[in-house]
Amino acid sequence: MKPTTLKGTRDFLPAEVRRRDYIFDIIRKHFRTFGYQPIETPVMEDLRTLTGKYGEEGDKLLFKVLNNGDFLNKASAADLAAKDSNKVIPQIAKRGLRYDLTVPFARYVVMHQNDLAFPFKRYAIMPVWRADRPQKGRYQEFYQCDADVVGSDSLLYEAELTQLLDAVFTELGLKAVIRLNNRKILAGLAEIAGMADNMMDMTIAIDKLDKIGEDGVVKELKERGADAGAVDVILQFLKTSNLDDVAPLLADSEVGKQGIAELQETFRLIKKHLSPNPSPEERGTKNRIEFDVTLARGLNYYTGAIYEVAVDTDAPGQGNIKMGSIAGGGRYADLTSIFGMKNMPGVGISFGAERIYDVLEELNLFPADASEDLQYLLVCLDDAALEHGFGLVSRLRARGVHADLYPSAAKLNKMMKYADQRGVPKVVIIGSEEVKTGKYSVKTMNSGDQHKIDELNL
RNA sequence: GUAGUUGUAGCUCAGUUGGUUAGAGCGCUGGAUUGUGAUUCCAGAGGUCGCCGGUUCGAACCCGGUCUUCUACCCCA
Repeated sequence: MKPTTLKGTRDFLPAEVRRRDYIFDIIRKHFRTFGYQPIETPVMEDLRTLTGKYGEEGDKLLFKVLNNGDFLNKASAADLAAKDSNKVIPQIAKRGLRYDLTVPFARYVVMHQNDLAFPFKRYAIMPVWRADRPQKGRYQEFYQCDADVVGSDSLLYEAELTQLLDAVFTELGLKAVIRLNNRKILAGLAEIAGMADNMMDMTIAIDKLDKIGEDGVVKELKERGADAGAVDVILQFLKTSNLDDVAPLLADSEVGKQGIAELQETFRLIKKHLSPNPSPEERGTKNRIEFDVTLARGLNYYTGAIYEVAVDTDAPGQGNIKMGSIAGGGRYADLTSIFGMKNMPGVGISFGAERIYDVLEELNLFPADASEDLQYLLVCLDDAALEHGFGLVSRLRARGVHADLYPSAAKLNKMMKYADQRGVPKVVIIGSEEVKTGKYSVKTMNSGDQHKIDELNL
């Protein structure tokens, strides 16, 4: 058969892995600086842990793992005969691949509650799988980089996670816009508009504002059952761009007022404390942070703050970037209650490493040294020199010098070509003369210069 | 899941109305050059035209199915 990777999955060449590691390393560094601890969970979970957590759409996108053994024999003959997939699946697949890192984390917290100190702050950088149709910035296997804290409802964490987002994108050299909203504000809006029972429909519609425009939202709202009065109320909200304008509109909603208060406090903390920069006018984030009443986010377990980060297309040079959100997150009041553990509020964020990669690539923001880290390639002209070269490369490596040896005394032409392809900056040429004198011919590939250098100066 | 799109050499792509032996550039191998890459010149190797089936005297080309690429929905990082 013709070799191929599966739909929505990719191989990575060495240069690509190095650039991906560059992103992961920066994210990991800031996670640790902020006091988050690494954990790992299995790639497979009990399918019952995963199903029902991501909505009906999410269940369809779960990868199921077929049971081992004679699984068809153990399944109900009636369900098989009826070809009822939904009934048959749990009988023939008890495992699934994780869809995100948050639900496995909730299971982890419940299982290990006696071993963890709360508030518990964890990070994880691991792949997840979704059986989605591939598209730009969308794969079936991709990495998420999550930081979550559970066991506290302090708004300090909302502010802290915003700082964390800001710190990472600042170091990556990417100008981002961090949008914040609060699910309680949306709940309040639904209440005022008389749509408390179908808040999901309402948020899905207004979430599309920047994509389909005001008229589109009105149409969508009506299709989803909003009456004229409700549409008017919602439009009033969509025209507001800051918290102070929204507050009076929610005066009659307890939950709405609570959401406003939470966000106001969050913004206050961010603006007052965020930047370590001493100059007062430069306080605040390096990236844009704004309130966005249309920000909804699909995951239905969010209950408080909601985050979404996108490339700032108003920033110089970034205007042409077309990419969805590159990070997101939010607060969930009771994620662990589905696993039988109450009163465990949490808040977390997730970086979409694949999308960040695509954006950095498009903007040429990867540093040059994120490619080849080999310092020397040794090439030998005869067998005696090769034996000598193996000794030399061994000693260099013992000293921590990144060095490699061409494994045979081939034609110099061929070996130089190999060195060029490897992208190594310097080549050490070893012939009988070099073996005799201990002075090696070292060629700098960029300039073409060549000098005699002894071992200790390599 | 819906709609469209793509697939020809290792890579990027030509390929006329269905007609003899399917081409180019880059890359690869060898040589000019047995101690010098990226630049020059010469030669060579490399193909189940995604896969399965159909129409036809004859299919890379037409038809059906399937897989895959990219894109718009749905949803999402």
